[in-house]
Amino acid sequence: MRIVKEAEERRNEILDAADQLFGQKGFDGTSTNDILEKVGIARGTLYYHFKSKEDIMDALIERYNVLLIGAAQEAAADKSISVYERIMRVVMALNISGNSSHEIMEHIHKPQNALMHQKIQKVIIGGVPPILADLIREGIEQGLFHTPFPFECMEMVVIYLNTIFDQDMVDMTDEGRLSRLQAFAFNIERLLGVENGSLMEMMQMFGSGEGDSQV
Amino acid sequence: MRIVKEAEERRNEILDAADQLFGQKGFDGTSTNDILEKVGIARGTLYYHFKSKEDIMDALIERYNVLLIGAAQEAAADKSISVYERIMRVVMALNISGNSSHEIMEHIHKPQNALMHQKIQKVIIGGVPPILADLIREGIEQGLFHTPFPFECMEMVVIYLNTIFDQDMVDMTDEGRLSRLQAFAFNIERLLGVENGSLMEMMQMFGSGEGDSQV
DNA sequence: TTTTACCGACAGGCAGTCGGTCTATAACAA
DNA sequence: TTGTTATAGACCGACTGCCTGTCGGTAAAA
Repeated sequence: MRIVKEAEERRNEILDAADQLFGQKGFDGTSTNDILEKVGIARGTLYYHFKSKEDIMDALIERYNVLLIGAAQEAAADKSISVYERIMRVVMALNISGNSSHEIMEHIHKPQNALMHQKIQKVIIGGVPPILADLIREGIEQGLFHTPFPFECMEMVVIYLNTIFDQDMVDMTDEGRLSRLQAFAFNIERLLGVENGSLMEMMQMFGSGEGDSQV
Repeated sequence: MRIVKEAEERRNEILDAADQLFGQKGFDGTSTNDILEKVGIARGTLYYHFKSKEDIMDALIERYNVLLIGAAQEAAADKSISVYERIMRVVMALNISGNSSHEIMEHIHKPQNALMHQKIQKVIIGGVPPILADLIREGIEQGLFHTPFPFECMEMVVIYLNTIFDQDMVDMTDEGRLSRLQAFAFNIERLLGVENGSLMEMMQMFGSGEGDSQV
């Protein structure tokens, strides 16, 4: 039985299936046969739409990156709200795990998907710090922050968050998480040259939404 | 022709071969047959000494980690020299690429070896910050630094270095590298609560050895 | 009739297994 | 001391099953 669909529709079916399977079993643990069966197509069809298995992963990452960076930019662009809140929203945009449509984040952070993780990290590290740096510069003009290196500060913050929420946080007690968060806030305050405690206040303003922000 | 050797000798032969091959072609790009041929043994022999291909990688990483953390601890323990210099030496210990025996670092930082990279990073992030944090505490007692969170500061520094020297530095101009280094030094100064410029001086004391420190 | 999407048999290569073989050493007998 | 046998550790290579990617051909749509 042969079912014909538009190329883009098929492509997305394949990507959706791969998304789920990679999440469950990892990239290496998922065979192209798994994807074939899940979508209900033949081998040739898969390779008609994608040139290799890795090509599927790249497309998946691309789809995800557009979402991620787009959300971050959108959050940063909304000039109707304060710089503080925009920063928080950008950071929270990195955590789409709460989002209904995609649970990529859940499974990205496991050793099975090392390559996928690395590729996404590259985009985050390349894309997010510039957005945050612009916000920091705006904050500097308003006298909120004081640093000659807004970009490098944000780069450090993003990299740290991105790494730390990966490995350590997973197997940590709540108290451990909290004290680490306090230390983190303190360090950011120093980096941004703001007086002690003002950032901690800000973070509490937005509730505990931060505790589980996974980048 | 059958050549019999002691188990550990064979194991090391296999590891040496795998080390080179993984470096040249990456983990995925290297087949067990490649290793077999290079060592000059049969399939069964390989699986007599290692239970899987990944097991070989793990042994390789273990061998490397012992070296790395050992060197870092040794550098930190030498109480005859100043805290400043010991810190520098620990950081430089992470850069064994200059070392004659091992060039692992060169090839670890490429996408082919994502999993290997991730595993080593985990050890570095787990092992190095505690060592540095102790040094910072010593420095605090001497009035050199001022921070309530020495561990978290060092964690941030190590993670940042480890990540940044990976991806970005590779395709950067010398000027770009320098300005990034200045920003980095400035940020560390803020984290450690020392007055502006003292760290930069320290780094220059030890020459340009830092510019190419790859973690 | 041409283009687009699809099919499935096939080739080549891969990791890991398994029954069997060799050899160094030890233990024992002459 | 010398010769013999037993044993365990090291080694071998054919084989299995799976996996990715290819290719000639086919059906449906335009």
